[in-house]
Amino acid sequence: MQAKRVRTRFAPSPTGFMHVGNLRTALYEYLIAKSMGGDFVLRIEDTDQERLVEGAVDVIYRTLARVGLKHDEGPDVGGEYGPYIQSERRDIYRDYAEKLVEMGHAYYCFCTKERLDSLHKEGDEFGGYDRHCRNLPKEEVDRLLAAGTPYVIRQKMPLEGSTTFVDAVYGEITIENKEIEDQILLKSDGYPTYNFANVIDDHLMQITHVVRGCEYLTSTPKYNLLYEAFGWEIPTYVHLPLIMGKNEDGSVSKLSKRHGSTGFEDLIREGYLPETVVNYIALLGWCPKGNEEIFSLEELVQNFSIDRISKSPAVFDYDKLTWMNGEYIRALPQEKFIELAMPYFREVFPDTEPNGKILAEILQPRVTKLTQIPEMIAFFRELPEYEKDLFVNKKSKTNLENSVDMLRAAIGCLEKIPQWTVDQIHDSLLALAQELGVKNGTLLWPVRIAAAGMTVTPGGAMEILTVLGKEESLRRLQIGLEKLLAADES
RNA sequence: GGCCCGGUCGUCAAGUGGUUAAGACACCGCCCUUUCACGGCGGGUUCACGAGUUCGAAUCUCGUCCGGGUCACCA
Repeated sequence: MQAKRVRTRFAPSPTGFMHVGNLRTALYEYLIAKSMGGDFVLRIEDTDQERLVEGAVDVIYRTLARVGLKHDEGPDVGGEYGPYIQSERRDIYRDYAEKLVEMGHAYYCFCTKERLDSLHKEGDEFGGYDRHCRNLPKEEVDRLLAAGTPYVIRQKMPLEGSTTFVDAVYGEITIENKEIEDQILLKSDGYPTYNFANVIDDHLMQITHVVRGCEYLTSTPKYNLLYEAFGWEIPTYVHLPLIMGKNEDGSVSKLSKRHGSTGFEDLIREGYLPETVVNYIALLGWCPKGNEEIFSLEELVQNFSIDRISKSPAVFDYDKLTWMNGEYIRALPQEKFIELAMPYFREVFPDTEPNGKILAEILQPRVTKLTQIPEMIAFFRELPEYEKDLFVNKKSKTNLENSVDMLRAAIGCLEKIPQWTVDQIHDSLLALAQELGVKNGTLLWPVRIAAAGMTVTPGGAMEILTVLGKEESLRRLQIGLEKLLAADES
């Protein structure tokens, strides 16, 4: 017996926004397919005509391309199971819905929106449809149809018994049939509902693994009843634990805007790398065998397995995401880092060509988000106001008095440097410290303070002086010196 | 509220009857160092609670509690 080729699909609704939860679903679908040598299909679920958003499909293409989830079939690349856009498949759904009516598994419903609303008001807020049209006589149905009365087609659920299915993550789940509503299959505008279109398309497109968030867990029996009605093979279900966000009060709820950025492009805008986002979300709900946490997409494909998907919801942790981003940034080749960081360099140096190489050297080991860069290097552009006591540092053995000497010596030494390079500055200053008989820190602390105007800086004194240039460096050291001398007099 | 699913450090989590209950993030301390960061070392009453099964339970069973999901002509 030959195993069936594994096929998964990512079926987003074009909302113009790629939530990380959606992206994770797409990722897992891709990983399941690719780890088993299968196909990954993209299908656009645009059956809600009221929520159509201009350009939203492009966001989907753009995001998938950006993270490397290449689909084998889809609206843009074609394939033998098209069309891959549901609005172009309307006739298919209608045919199947009508077939279901003929077989006695579905029925026409002519209830108005008002009547349905009134059902809710009178009973409790959770009351469902009362199956008012389920047993309408055939003549009545024909008459209403002929009169052009608006209608929907509903699925006829069994009134008794229960439906059991097996989920690859959650195991065996049983739901009483009386809990299941006679759901709408075909809406009055002729479009199918999500649940119905999914079953039809997943079958027609020969999807073997239906992967989705576990908010669909309780509606799965409806799907099975549909598959059974048609006599189709039921796919493997893979329900994923939800991604949660942490609230101010410590409680958690489904990840949403108030928890921070939740859209893929928002995260990128915030300075996270696409590779980081993919790696991080892969780990939300799935755990590799060993202790390694950094995985490229290719490595994820090699290591992924359904049986290591977790059942419990995971809280999205921006701290860990940020740490991981730092790991990715540090691993970047320097040229690549410079390329990515250059727009941020230019924010601080709009008029001059930033020294990419030296900036990269001081920033790449320290930055965890690209967006931190302007703030971190702002002091290069303008010397901040600072207090003279920044010169005092116990560990470096500096105080207001010896800082004066150090600065004087440093200025004298630096003025003589012919080539303003890190190496030259480095060698000269260290030689000076030796000559003065002080530890490096005693000389370099005051120099760095005067050059930067603050205690915490990316990079050390030498790097800062290099970026500043000779003229500006000497100017700042002079300012520092004067500040100390003025303090002396008071 | 009915139904469904979960519950191992603050967070992500390994763990499938016998472990000193891994690892990572965050936090704290120390080292390295020219500040910070990186790196190195170290630190922590974590198995929701209560019964039961068993020589032995984080692991199996039941109950309780807590959390989440779902109950649309949205997906």
